[in-house]
Amino acid sequence: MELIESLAALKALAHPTRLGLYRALVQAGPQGLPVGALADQLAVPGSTLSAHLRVLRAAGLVLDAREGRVIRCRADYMRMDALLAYLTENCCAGAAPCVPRPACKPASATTRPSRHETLPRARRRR
Amino acid sequence: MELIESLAALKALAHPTRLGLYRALVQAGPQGLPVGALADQLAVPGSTLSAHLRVLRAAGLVLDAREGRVIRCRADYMRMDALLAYLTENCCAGAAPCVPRPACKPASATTRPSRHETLPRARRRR
DNA sequence: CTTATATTTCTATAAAACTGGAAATATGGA
DNA sequence: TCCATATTTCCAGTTTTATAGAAATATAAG
Repeated sequence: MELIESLAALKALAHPTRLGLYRALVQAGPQGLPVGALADQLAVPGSTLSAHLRVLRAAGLVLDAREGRVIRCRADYMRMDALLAYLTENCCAGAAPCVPRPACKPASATTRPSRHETLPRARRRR
Repeated sequence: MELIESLAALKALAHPTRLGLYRALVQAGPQGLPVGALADQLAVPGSTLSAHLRVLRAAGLVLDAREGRVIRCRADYMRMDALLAYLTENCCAGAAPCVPRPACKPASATTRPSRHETLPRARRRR
């Protein structure tokens, strides 16, 4: 990923509502969520939500497809990986300690549709 | 890292000059660069540069220490790692393919930057 | 004490981003 | 066709952020 694209991705994520949207989609997994579900979850007016989604889409972080009347969005994991790679590129002037980070893949190949998508499950942080 | 801090870091990086500054520091390695060197490299007026550095410092991405007349800045790698961790937290709904990413450590594990961080600044006014 | 260098703060202006109501578009169904 | 739902676009007012000159501060050196 190059400078322009990385900047677009960073700008897209640098807003509380959009970061919330993106994270909701990341946690929803490969099947994503409809716009309406995002509106419910984030409690933001339709036009505002749409504007934010547009930014995320333009940055390539969110993909979507229409399914009848609803539009289903999902996070593009590869794009996030590319951003992470860019941010740490040439880290430490190329010295040893910087390991290329393993990608977070869409789990497309072997994963069936998740049946336990319901609970966001309490998170434990450091 | 929590939401507020992550947002601050993302906002700080979401600007071409600041991203350039940060990357220059990342590539400079643990010894960092003086503000003047950054000014030369990025070709931006002093006051503008200073404003951007302030944002990066407030976000915790850049640390600095005065060395005589110059102020030497360096990237805080651990902060970046924390941001990356936050961005991929619960990725794919916790499914297998998401590996915790290895940290990018400052080349010398024994470097002790120590705590002359942000000291109370006696400000005299005109 | 004075001067030179490095960097920051102050200040005003300019530019960009955010917000949400109203209107428009797309789709499926009666 | 007409209606309801889902989502977007348009628009204008508001808020935030960026920019850079000038002045101020900090340090070192003569």
